[in-house]
Amino acid sequence: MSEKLVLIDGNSILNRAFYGVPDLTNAEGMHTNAIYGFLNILFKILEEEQAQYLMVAFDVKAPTFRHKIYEAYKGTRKPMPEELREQLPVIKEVLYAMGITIMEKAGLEADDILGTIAKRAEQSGKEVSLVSGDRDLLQIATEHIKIRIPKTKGSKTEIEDYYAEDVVAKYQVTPEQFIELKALMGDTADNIPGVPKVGEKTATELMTTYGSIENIYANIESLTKKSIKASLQENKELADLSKVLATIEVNADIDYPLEQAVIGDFYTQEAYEWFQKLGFKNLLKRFHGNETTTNTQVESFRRVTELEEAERVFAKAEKQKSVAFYIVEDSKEKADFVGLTLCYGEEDTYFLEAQGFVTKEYLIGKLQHIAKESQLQTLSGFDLKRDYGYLQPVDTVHFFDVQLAAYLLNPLKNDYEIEDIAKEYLDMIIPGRSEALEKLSYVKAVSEKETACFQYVCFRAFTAWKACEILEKALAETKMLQLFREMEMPLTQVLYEMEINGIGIRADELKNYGEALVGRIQELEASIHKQAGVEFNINSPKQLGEILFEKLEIPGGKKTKTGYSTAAEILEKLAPEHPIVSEILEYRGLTKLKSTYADGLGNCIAADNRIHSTFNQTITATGRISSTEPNLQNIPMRMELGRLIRKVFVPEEGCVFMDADYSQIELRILAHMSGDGQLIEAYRTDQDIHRITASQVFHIPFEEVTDLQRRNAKAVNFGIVYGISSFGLSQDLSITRKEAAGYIEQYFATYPKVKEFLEHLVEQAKEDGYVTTMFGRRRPIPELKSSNFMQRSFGERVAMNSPIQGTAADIIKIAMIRVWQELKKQGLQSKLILQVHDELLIETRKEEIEQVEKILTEQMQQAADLAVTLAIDLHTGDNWYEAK
DNA sequence: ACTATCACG
DNA sequence: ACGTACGTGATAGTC
Repeated sequence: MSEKLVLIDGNSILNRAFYGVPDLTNAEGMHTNAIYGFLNILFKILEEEQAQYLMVAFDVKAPTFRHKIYEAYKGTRKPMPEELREQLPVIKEVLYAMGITIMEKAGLEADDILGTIAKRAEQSGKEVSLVSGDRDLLQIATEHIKIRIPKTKGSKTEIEDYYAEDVVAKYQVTPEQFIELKALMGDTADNIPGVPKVGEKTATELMTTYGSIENIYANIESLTKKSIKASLQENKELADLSKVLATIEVNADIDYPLEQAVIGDFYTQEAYEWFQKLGFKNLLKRFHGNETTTNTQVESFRRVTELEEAERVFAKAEKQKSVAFYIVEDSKEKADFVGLTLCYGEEDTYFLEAQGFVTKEYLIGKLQHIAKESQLQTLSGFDLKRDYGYLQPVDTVHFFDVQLAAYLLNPLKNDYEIEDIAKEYLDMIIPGRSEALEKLSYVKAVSEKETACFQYVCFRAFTAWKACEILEKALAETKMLQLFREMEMPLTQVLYEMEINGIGIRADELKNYGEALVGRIQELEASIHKQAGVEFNINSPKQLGEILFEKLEIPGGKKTKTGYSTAAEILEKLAPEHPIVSEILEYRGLTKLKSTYADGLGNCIAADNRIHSTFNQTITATGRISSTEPNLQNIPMRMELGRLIRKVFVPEEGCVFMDADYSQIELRILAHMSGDGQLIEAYRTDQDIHRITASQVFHIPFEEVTDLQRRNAKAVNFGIVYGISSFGLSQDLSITRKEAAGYIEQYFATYPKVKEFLEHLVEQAKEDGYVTTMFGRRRPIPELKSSNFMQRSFGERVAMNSPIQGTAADIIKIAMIRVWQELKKQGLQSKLILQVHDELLIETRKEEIEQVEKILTEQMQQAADLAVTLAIDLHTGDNWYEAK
C-alpha cells in the first residue's frame, strides 16, 4: 500500500459547512456553525481514509493574480457574511492547536496550492484525496488523485468521489478537458465569465465533438447553430481569458512540507480548550484517554476499605470547612447503594466502598451526621435533589449544589454535566460517565475497569469540592449568591418532596377516559378516509398535506419548507367550507388526548397508584422550573373535553385538593417594575384588568367596553409581556400590521412608563449582554450581538420578556419555599404536590383546610412586596378539575 | 436526530 | 428589506 495524503480546501469546506449547518453560537455568542461543520467533515474523511498525511489550504486575503484579472473584468466579489468571516481565523487556530499543517501563501489561491501539492504528492508515489466543495478541482483528478466533494443532504453529509474515470463518466470529458468545458460554459460562483449563449449542454457537446477549444475554433465553420457560432467568434478573447481563469496552477512556487504533515495526535490540551470554548460537546468525547492535567490529581485519590481508616477520614472531614460528596449507585438497579466518595482538600479524596464492616448504613449515617449537625460547614455535591433520599436534610443553608450554581451563572446551556463544570471552572479534563463505565452497570464495570471507575467517582467528589469555592465567588461577583442560597438551594428540597409525594391517579377512570375516545376516533378515521377516497396516515403532516392540498385541491397552499402546513391555525380557516377538515381537527384533538394524556399518563403511574413527575431546576432560560416524565405542567385546561382529564387527579383519602393561582402575575410585575402610575392604579381597583386596559387605551367608559375591545386589549397585554411587535400582534388578532401598530401606540400613550421601561431593558441588555429579574437572576442574551435582523429582534423581545417571566418565576419559588416551611413549622400533614408556573396545588388534610388556606393565601400574596397587590384565586375540590 | 404539531403557563 | 410573538415537553412521523 502506498502512503496517502489528505488535502483539504479550507475556505471551500468552511463555506460549505457555514451554509449546511444551522446557526450555532457558543456561550459567548460567537458563531460556530461553520467550524463545527468543518471539523465534522474533517473527522469523517479521516476515519474513511486512514491516511498518513494531512494538509489544509487557505486563501490569503491579498488579491491573487486570478482575482485581479477577474476584478478588472467584473468588479469585486460579493462579501463574506460577518458570521462566517469571524469563524475563519478561529478554524485556523483550532487546526493549529490540533497540530494540523496549514498551507497558505500570498498570491496563491487555495486551488493553486492544492493543485501543486496534489501533483507533487502523486509524483512521489502517494495516493491523494482532495476534499473541496468546488467542482473546479475536478480538473486535477487522476488515477491517484481522488477529488472528494461533500454534499449536505438534509442533516447528513454524503461525499461524491471522483477519480479521472469518474469525471469522464459524469461529464463525458477528461479532467484536462474539464478546464475548457468550464471556460466555455462559465461559472458565476467561481467568477468565470464563459462564452455567452454557451451553457452546460452546448459546452459538453462541443467538447465531446472537438476535444478542445483550439479544435473548436479550427473547425468553427462546421458549426451548425448560427447563434453559437457567432458568439464564439465574437468572444474568442473571453474564451481564452476564461481558460486562464479556470486553470488551476499545478507548478506554483510553494514549500512541500510533507514531514510536518504527518498525522499525529489531534487531541491536545490546546485543542480541548478550543473545543470547550466553542461549546462542541460531542466532539469533546474524542478526547478520552488524553487527559494530561488530571494525572497528578489521580495520584492523591485513596480507596478506603477498613473501618478504622474510614473512621479517621470522617473524623477529619467533620473538622473541615468544606466537604464534598458523591454517592455511588449502581446505574442499572436504581438507588442501589455502592459507596461514597468524599473530598475535603486537594490531597484528600476518598472512595469508601460499602463492604465488610464499612456498611451502607454506616456510611450513610456518617454522611447524614455531616449534613445535619455540622451547620458551619459547606457540604457540596452535584444534583443534590437526587441525594436527598439518603440525606433527609433538615436545613439546606450550608448545602452547595455545583450544578445549580453553574445553571445560575449561565442558564442557557442544555445540560450541566460535572465534566463540563470541571473544564469550565477548574480547567481540568475529567473522565465522563460513558467513558468510565462504558454504559455498563457500576458493579459490572467495576470488575472490568476498576481503576477507571474509581477515578471517575473520585473526580466527581473532587470537582464538586474544588468548584464549590470558585462558583461561590462567581455567584458573589454576579450578585446571585443570595438568590442561590435563599431561593435555589432551599427549593431543591421542596421539589424533592413534591416528587416523592406525587399525585394520586384514578387509574381505572383514566383508562375509561382513554377508551371512551377510541370509538369516536375510529369513526372519524373511517369518515376522513372515505372523503379522501384513499386510506392514509392522518397523523403524517406530509401525507395529510398532499391529500388536502393536492388530491382534494383545497386552496390554502404552502407554508413550511418540507411541504404544506397543516397546523390547526391553517385548517381552522378551511374548516367551515370543508367537512373533512373539521373532522381532521377533531381527530387531531382526540388522538392528542389519547396518546399524550390518556395513554401517556397511564404509563407513568407508579406502584403506589400515583404519578411522580420530575421537576427540573436547571432547564429554562428564565428561571422557571420544568416538569418531565410526565409533564404535569401541560395537562389540558382550555377545552372542556381535555379539561375533564383533571378529574382523574385525586387527593388521598381524608384530603381535598387546594389550588391557588396568581391572577395576572406578569402584568402586575410589569406594573411594579415599570412604576407606571396609571397601570398601578388600574390594579388598585380589583376588577377585570383587560376591560380596564381597553377602557383606558380606547378612552371609553368601563361599562361601555365591547367584547371585541376587551379581546384586543387582552391581546395587547399579552403582547407587551412577550416583547411586543406589531407583526406578532397583528398575527394574533388577524388584523393588519398597521392596525396592530396603532393599538400598541395607544397602549404606550396610555402607559408611558411601560414604554420607557421596556426600552430601557433593551438598552441595558445591549450594554451588559444580559438582563436581570427583581431578585437578581440573570439571563445572557447573545442574540443581541447578531448581525442577523431576525436574531437581534428575538434578542430584543427576550430582553423585554425575561425580566418579567423570570421575576414571576422567582416569586412563586419564594412562595413555594415559605408555604413548605410553614406547613412544616405548624406540624401539618398537608403536602405541596404541584407547581404550574403561577399555580400551586396542595393535597390538604380535611381537618387542616382552614390553616392551609391561610398559609397558602398569605405566603403567596406576601412572597414579594410590589406596588400592586398580588391577588390569588383559590379553590378546593375533590379532584383537580374541581379545585381549579 | 430532526420536524411538525399541540398541550400548558 | 428582513419575518415573529415569551417559556416549556411529549408524541408521531420522517430521514
